[in-house]
Amino acid sequence: MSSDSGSSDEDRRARDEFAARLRKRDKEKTRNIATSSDKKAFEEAAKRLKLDAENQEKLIPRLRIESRRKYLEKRKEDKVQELEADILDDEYLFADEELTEREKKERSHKRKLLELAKEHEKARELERVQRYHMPRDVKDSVNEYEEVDDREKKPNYEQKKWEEEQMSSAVFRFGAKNKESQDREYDLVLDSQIDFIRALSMPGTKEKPEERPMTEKQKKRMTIEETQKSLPVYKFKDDLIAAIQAHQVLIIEGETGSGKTTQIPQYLYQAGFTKDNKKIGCTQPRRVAAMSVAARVAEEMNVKLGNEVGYSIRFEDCTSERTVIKYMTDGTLHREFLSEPDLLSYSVMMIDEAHERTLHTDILFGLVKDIARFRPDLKLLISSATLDAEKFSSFFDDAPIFRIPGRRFPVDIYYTKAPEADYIDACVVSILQIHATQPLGDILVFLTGQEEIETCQEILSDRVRRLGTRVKELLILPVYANLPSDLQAKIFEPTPPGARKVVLATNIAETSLTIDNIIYVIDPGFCKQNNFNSRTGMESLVVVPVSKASANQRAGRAGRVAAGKCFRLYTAWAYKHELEDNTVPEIQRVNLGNVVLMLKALGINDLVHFDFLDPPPHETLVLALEQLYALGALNHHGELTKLGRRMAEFPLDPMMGKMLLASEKYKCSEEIVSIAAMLSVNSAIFYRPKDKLVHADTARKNFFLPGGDHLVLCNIYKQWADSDYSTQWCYENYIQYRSMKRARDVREQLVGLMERVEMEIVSNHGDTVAIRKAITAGYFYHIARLSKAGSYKTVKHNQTVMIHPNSSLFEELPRWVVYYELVFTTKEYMRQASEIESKWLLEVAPHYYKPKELEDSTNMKFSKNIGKTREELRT
DNA sequence: GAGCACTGC
Repeated sequence: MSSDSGSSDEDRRARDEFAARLRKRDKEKTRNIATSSDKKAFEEAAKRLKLDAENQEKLIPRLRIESRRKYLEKRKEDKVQELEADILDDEYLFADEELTEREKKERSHKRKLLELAKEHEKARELERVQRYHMPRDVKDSVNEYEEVDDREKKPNYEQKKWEEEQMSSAVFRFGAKNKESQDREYDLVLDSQIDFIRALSMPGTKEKPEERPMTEKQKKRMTIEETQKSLPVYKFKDDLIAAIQAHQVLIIEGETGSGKTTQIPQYLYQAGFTKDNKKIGCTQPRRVAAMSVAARVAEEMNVKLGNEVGYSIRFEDCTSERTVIKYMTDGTLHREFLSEPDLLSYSVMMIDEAHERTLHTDILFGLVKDIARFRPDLKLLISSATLDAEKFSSFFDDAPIFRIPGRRFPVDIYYTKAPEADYIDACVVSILQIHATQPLGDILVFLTGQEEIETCQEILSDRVRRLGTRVKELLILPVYANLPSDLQAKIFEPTPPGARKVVLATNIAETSLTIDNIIYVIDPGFCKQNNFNSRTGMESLVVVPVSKASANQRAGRAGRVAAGKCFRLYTAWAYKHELEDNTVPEIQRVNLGNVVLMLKALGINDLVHFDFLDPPPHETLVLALEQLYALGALNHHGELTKLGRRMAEFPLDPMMGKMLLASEKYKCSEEIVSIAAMLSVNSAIFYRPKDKLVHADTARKNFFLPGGDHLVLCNIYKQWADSDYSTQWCYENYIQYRSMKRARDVREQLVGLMERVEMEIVSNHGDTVAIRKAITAGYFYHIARLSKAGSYKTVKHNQTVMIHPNSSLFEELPRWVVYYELVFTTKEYMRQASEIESKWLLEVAPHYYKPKELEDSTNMKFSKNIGKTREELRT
């Protein structure tokens, strides 16, 4: 791509040949791995791992204690029956199913277990020894359990094995079932309960005694060097460097906690990869991660952040000329490509958390793969969690995979015995069950959105209040992205002694936030997902079942500080048969206008054949290209025009970029840039607490201006700026300060870029016509006209849409509107709509609209309604 | 009279 401009055919042929040679050599290297010294290195690493495992076996049988501990919680007598029942269930449920080989094996294995179990039972009856009792409810730690089996000292391997196998079918009941060893008061507490079945657990990788969790104090006492050496990746340092030297692309498979993100760039630095003024880059999907990891590495290397080690994220470039290790968000690297398409200043690029498959990382895969062909000296590291590594490997021409173990405690997975109809209620019941019967340790509940969280919070606090002093203190804390920051921060406050914290969270807690001390996870198995329909141009936010990968990520949240438990509010059958393996990658679910513009700006003309790991739907690409063409960003050869090149300078969707550039002509760039910034902060401007809805709505309506929502947004920004960007002002007007601050950041960035493309920033006070014309110049694709009974039809797709009830035009119903986006929630809504005149369309987009289609005659049958407000229509 | 999952440039 870098050489598309100005290169002759000859050049291109030479380059292709060179690339082909490289590819061939890479392939050979990959194949050679089976015989080369690398293989030896890998084998040695494997051997070492195995040795570790054996040592662990010898040292302290912690593993055994752990599993015994779990076992203690169950009633022995129930188990055989349960196994029997399980086999029957299995045969009943899956009788008609075609069983895979593995499932058949599983079934026969279970039968065998049952036989063994029965024999064992007989033997036990002879002995008549009560060997176990229930764990006592320990106050401070979940790890303190009484070990009472005196025969533990002389372990019987086969018996142990049987017991462990047994776990996979044990039924786990809370509360009243186990009356003898359970506190009696709890029998009265729980009026309903849910039966959970324990299935296989996610094995931990952190069970060795020396890897027991440390208190914060202990952690602080550890020197940086000790900490570095204690990380799983440390043992692989030399092998890793050798592998990177031998291969251009390496897939690194390692779970969280392996230390790969902080250590590998340092190893590369030590190994001399930053000679010749080259940098080591590492991308992260999230801003906080990029910042905090860079800070940590700077500390470890004893340098000032921003010097040798730095980070670069939007609005904040904390790097200098001395920087050799640079952390950044994937989107930042994306934009860096525009100024440095061959990444010449980097010797290594590490794409971290690749398994998250964000839109940006997915695009980066294709870009770096392409570059690697022309830059044999550039090393690529793709780091991913388990499962996906193979897929990445085959995408990168069978690049070798380097595995690093992670650090996580085992998590037991429980499923419900039967499906739960109302999962909010099931959540509440489960929380109370855990609270009443389980050792202390905080609970994390995954819900889909703010509304659910609020409902759950209400029901739960009501139930807890009624229980009074019969249960210990339960702190209920909500967390979701739109919650004001000070309320969000509460989840990080330590739980008071003797109390338990329950965090009701959205997907934000799946990857973005990590809460310490979570032992229990409750997962109803749903999340809200955004889907873009390129046929209608409509986004929809719908509740969908999570994927298996997502469910496991959620479960993993219980195993960060100690062994944990995850309660899934669905059946094992549902997990196996109804959940997808992986979440559909973002690139297949979103509007790609922005991405296509950027790729075009990089000179990639054949997008349909761009090397995507998972290609987006064809229609989405077509729609994006079509829109860019209509906006004037592409000529009819599909090449970027001068306007398109200017649009690509801005980190905005094509339509918004066009609006911004058009504002120059209408002398209102000052207003339009505020509107663009406000639109960018995604409808999170108003704060509407449930108990002050009326006040909040009144405050919102005070900002209304004739003309529509875009002008309202501009008005809000202007008033806030006039208040000297005051927090108090936001508070008084039920405006979210965080969103406004973000809008200000975006605005400042845009103003900077406008200056760069030599745009004048001028105001055209009060001329709302000019402002709305500029908006229309960008959004002439998004026009709707009034149809019957207060509904609208889009001009483009003739689709029925409505004005959003929060819109300032909701009571107005103008004839023609331009809207920012279509969203399907309960109905098809236009969000952020402004009134326009149809003749403007002929002015701003004469190539796109013909006078005839803008005549009101087609609308004659509804013309009697036109000009009437909603109020008048009702009467 | 409805509702805003989560990131990122």
